Amino acid sequence: MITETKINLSEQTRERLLAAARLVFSKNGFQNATVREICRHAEVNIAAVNYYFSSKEALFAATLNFEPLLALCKETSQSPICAQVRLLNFIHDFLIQLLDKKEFSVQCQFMARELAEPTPVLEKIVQEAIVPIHQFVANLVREIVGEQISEAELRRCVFSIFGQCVYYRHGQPVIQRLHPNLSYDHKEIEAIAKHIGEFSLAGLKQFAQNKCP
Amino acid sequence: MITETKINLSEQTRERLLAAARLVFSKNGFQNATVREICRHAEVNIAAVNYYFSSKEALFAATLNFEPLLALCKETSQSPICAQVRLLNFIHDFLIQLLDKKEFSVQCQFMARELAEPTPVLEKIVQEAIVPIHQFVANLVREIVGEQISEAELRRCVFSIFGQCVYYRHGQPVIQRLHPNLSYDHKEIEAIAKHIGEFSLAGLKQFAQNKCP
DNA sequence: AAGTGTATCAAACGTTTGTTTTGAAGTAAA
DNA sequence: TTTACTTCAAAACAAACGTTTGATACACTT
Repeated sequence: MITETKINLSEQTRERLLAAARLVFSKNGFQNATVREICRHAEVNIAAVNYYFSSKEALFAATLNFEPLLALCKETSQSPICAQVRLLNFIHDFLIQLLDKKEFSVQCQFMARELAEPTPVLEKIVQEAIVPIHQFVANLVREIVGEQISEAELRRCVFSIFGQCVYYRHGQPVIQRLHPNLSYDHKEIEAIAKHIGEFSLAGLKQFAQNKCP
Repeated sequence: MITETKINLSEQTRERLLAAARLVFSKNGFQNATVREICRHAEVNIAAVNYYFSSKEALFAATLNFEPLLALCKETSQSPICAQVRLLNFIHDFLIQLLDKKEFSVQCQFMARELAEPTPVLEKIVQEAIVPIHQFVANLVREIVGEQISEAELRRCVFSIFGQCVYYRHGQPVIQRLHPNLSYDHKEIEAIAKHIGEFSLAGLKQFAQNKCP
């Protein structure tokens, strides 16, 4: 009994540390986040980071969770609905992962962070999350526009879609100053998703040889 | 005569410092760039930064030069050619400023940097460069699609265009790992500009009420 | 010739960073 | 009770950062 309590307590510290790390890392990025702030937020001692995770970098790696992102790739891949709608759904869900603070998507926001400021963990992130998700969208695009598209054009189409989405998170410091009244509530996210979806489908249409009715 | 030599020499150190700062800042961003690396690169003493610029932050501010960016807004604004072509030209020139290393555009790359990692100078950058350039593209878009477009939709169109462009610079660490053989030579930049231009025009077309022949 | 101001330098300053050590407190086993 | 182990907090650690200092050399003025 007492052992279990002890374990629960130590697990609690570990979990509190993980939760605080996710928060601080996603707010400040890897470099700017400090171990002290994480520990202060988790209300544990500074040494706990190295005790439980042996290093700041390992703690960062431990906070990574690609499941929500990878789930976006799986759920619609075998669907009977046409590729256009599946792309719209993906953009919508991806934006929610990226922008909605009510989602437990804080982990996903690392990706956007890492784009600008590479850390030693970037390689893992690219291989385990970004490659699959880019491949997924590439397959969707190819399904929409047909097989005759070149590799280079296909790549640029995928970049155009991701570029539009990521800009809202990546450019937030600027957007906030450009449009101080703009906040990413659920309604706004829906509108953004609708816009990017239609904008991209129109952009893709010129490459298409066969269209979805 | 001897005074001039002295002045020239001291001006040389100041200029070398500025050049090195531009290089290091654009490579590592403000936070990750160190005064020591800048001085080592400029082959001057560490104290020179504070002697000539009084602080690292002031040195950073001194390296900013918005003229190449603002020039993009001016040169085509009074042109007789239609808005679609002017938008294509802008995207092309903007991408060259953003991606071409042969351009003296290193200064422009700060902007993309700052998006992710705000520094105290961000406010100045937004007000003096990003606001005008966004406004310029917003005017182009409004000219293309007509006056009936809502403010929110207009804003999202502008974001879509900038998002596509900036992604190539901002996502470079990731893109490099996704496609190791891809490099931004002049030919590739032309292709990217062509793609983003056509992609965006197609996206805008659905909002348009009057079209350019 | 003595004095003035500027440019440069090596060295050190005070912080802040991630990490490590030390030891106290509590629990489980002998 | 004694022994061994886990948990964790305070303190100390080495390294790196931006910045400051005081000395030195030089060109110029008076």
